[in-house]
Amino acid sequence: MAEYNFQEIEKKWQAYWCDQKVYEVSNQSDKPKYYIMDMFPYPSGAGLHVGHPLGYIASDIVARFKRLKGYNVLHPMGFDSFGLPAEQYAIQTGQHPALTTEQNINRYKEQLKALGFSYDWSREVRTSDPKFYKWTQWIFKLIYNSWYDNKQDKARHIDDLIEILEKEGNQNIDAACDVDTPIISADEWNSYSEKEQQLFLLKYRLTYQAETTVNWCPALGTVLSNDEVKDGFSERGGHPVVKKKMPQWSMRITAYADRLLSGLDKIDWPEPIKEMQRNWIGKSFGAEVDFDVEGSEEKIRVFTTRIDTIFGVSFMVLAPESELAIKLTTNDQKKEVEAYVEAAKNRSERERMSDTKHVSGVFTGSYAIHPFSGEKIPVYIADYVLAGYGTGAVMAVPSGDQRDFDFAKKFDLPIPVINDAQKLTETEADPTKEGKIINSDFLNGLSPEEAMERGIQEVEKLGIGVRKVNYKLRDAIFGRQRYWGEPIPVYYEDGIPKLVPDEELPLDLPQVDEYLPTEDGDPPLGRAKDWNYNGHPYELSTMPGWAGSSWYFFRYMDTDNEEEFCSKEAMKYWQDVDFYLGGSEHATGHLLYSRFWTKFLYDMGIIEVDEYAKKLINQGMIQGRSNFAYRVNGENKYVSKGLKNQHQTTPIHVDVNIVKDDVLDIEAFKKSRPDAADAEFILEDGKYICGWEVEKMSKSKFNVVNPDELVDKYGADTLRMYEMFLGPIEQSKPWNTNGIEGVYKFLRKFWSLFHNGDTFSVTEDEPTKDELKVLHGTIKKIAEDAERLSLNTSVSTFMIAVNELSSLKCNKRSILEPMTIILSPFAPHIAEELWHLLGHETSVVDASYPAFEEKYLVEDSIEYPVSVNGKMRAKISFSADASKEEIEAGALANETIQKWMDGKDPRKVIVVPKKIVNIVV
RNA sequence: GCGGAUGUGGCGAAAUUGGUAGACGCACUAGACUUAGGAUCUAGCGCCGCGAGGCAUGGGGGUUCGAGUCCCUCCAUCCGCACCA
Repeated sequence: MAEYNFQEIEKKWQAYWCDQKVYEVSNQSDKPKYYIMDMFPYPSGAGLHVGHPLGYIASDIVARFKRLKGYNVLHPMGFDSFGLPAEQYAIQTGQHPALTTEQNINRYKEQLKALGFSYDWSREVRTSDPKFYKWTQWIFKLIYNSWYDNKQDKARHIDDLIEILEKEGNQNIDAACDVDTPIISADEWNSYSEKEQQLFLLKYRLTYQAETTVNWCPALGTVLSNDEVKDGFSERGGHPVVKKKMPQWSMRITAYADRLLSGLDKIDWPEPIKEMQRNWIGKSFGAEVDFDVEGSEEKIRVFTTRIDTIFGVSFMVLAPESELAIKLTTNDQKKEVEAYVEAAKNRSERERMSDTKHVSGVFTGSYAIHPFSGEKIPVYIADYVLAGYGTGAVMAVPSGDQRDFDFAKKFDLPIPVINDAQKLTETEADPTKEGKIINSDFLNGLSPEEAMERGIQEVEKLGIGVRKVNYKLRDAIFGRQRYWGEPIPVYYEDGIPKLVPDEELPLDLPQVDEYLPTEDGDPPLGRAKDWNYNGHPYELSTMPGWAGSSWYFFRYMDTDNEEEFCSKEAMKYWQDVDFYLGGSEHATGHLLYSRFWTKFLYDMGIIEVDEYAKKLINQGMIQGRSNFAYRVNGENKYVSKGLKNQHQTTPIHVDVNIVKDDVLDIEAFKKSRPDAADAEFILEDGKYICGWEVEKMSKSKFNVVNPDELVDKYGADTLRMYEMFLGPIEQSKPWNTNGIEGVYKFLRKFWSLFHNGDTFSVTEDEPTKDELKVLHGTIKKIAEDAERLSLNTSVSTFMIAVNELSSLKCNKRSILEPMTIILSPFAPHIAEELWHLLGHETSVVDASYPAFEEKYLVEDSIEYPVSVNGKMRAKISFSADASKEEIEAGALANETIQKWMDGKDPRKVIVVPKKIVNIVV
């Protein structure tokens, strides 16, 4: 075999790796561990497109490098196989989602295997596999049986809480619980019926059932989480979403708000992701203050971060959804208020959003009493106040808050100035934290910061307020009215939820005749026959998509364990993920929930870490690059891009697979579009040039590029290297196949270094100095680049090296063998082939990484440190082959730097010799 | 509006701590070898200029002997959040 026959080579070694179980990894090893993982994909029906493997290739390269460096590498893959698309498809076709999911997974695996990834497939997980979701259900039970003790700042077993309740009630308990939890005594608790006790415990459980306002999507017949709703429409399918009150399973993620926030400081994740999580958690410090209402027993409780501005309050605002709003409405105002509340309820989120400029509100007719000045303050209702944040009520300070300001202007309310640095205009408030407080009684003369502290002390002293930390984060709704998800392991006895015992797990997803809600509006599981536990009905909703993905990374450590979700030994050895790679779109979804579950499992003493991924990298998204042909309006004529301005044209999407380097294959185009069969083509330079635009990669835009075709045409090794060559891994960019030839050429050139004509031939000669220099330089640079994940420059480095070795006509084993090893992470198939041709019996994967063997460490530059004025230091580096004259010139540079320190510019004094690589000061 | 990121040839991009800007690849041009080439090899390729030389890293300003890199400001594009009190 003389030609680089990638098809034969790739097929051969993929089979070998599989047969020899080369990538299977043991939980017992003397080597240091390295756990590197990709975010597992949802296996969609469309198969992998060329954007998916970007991150997989990068992680595979790192995994292979770590193996070469002597690590025991865990590099698994699995499938996030529960999800809405399979269910939608099932609704349309009646085909069981398990079946389509299985087919899709098989297709995915085939595509992944064709790319030569070094996954340990024996550890594959699928979230929809009962053997897997058995443990998802088990974790659910664990969370249900827990409560969060704020004093110990950790989750504890619910039995501990029951014990405390029996002894002393809940007066000394500081726990994460429902806001309406009453204080009860031990006697009260002990006098409760079992049902009452269970209902009371639900207020503390970390999984609880409560009446919540949810995003209900009538078209999908299901509840969606906030992050599945975009602009009032479902993220998938784009159906309208409305607010609705329903009893729902929720998880008390808010209990962990603070730890989720502080944990960010100890993990090496991209700053934008951390920032997004911080914003999502939204911690703010302030105070809760109660305002009395004139002629009423009710109090208005507000949350404020700026209690220093309390004397600037000239009105109060309640959210339209707030119950207080109705209670405080006087008879005079009733009609108006009801109309406003009704209107606010019916406005979709989208309407409310597009309408941020209009200030609206209505007066309740009631007045609050200012706690310090005793003044009467009118109480309004307005939809700029959100029921779900803080207390659903604000003390309005128009001089310091733009929204309050706008409202005051509209309703002609006073705008008291309370800070001597405030500069108000006709249209703008000034929220300054500079200056001194004025017009504020006991706060006068203080800085805003001091006034905040003093204000809080004062309200606490009067017993009308309390220091308070507030979070934007809400509890996570956990139930979905869907079929294709994990059944929640709960049944109901007398209306009380009870857990399905461990030995009954997994609670398998039952068969149903249709995947739609029942006539009564129950979820699809309501159609299942005998869906009960000893006659007690099972829960009908299923778990959300994030359940399985919140812990799957632990399952890879001990995938087949049927006794435990992961053995202690496996956990102890693998600990956590060293390197996690995936898209940033999961910033406030999966990446937050999985941290939450990790912290919970840590509290339970089940795992050893409270953050599961030390380092995270986000790969960029690959967008589509659409091609266009320009049809002349009203004629059956297509005009090349450069000439289109001479005509009135309409751009038409052209399948990118019949375009090469933006030149259209006219014959293929005619075949693909019958209406263009007789069309005339106006060419430039004998070619038809297409225009292009960046769009989302999708079938409808004819811009989907499939990896299979490129693997067929160029081979997996070329595709792997080309995807890396495209640019930095984190960067989003449009896919562009132009240029893949360059990488293909490189691999052929590398191949031909080992061949003399048609025969494999390397010599055992000693390498020359030049050859060694190329090799060492390459090893050094590749090692550095791989370390900082600069894989695009790595590919360039290889290309330069091969060009140099090629012009040196180098065919020596001593050079080509280590080159093969360091190339193997990038292009494993060709490396494996050459490795065996070089006479090795075992896989190149087992080779040692030459950069760490001393014989390969050779200085390629010499550095001379220079001290100037006894203080500053300069370093002059020479390339290793610099001549004596050049070094002397460097000495001159040294001298000159000293002169420059007296104010002279070295560049003007000397000519820096070429062999001086660098002067660093 | 708030937060984050990015801006360098015809294109994808390099430049790791401030030190010869444009490595490497694509496309393009010329040449060689060929019956042929969608193979291979050699050379050229930021812009202006015949030239010496000048101008160039989104615009403007600053720090520095020296700025793609640091600071200020403005502009553009992308992403995330969106009335968060």
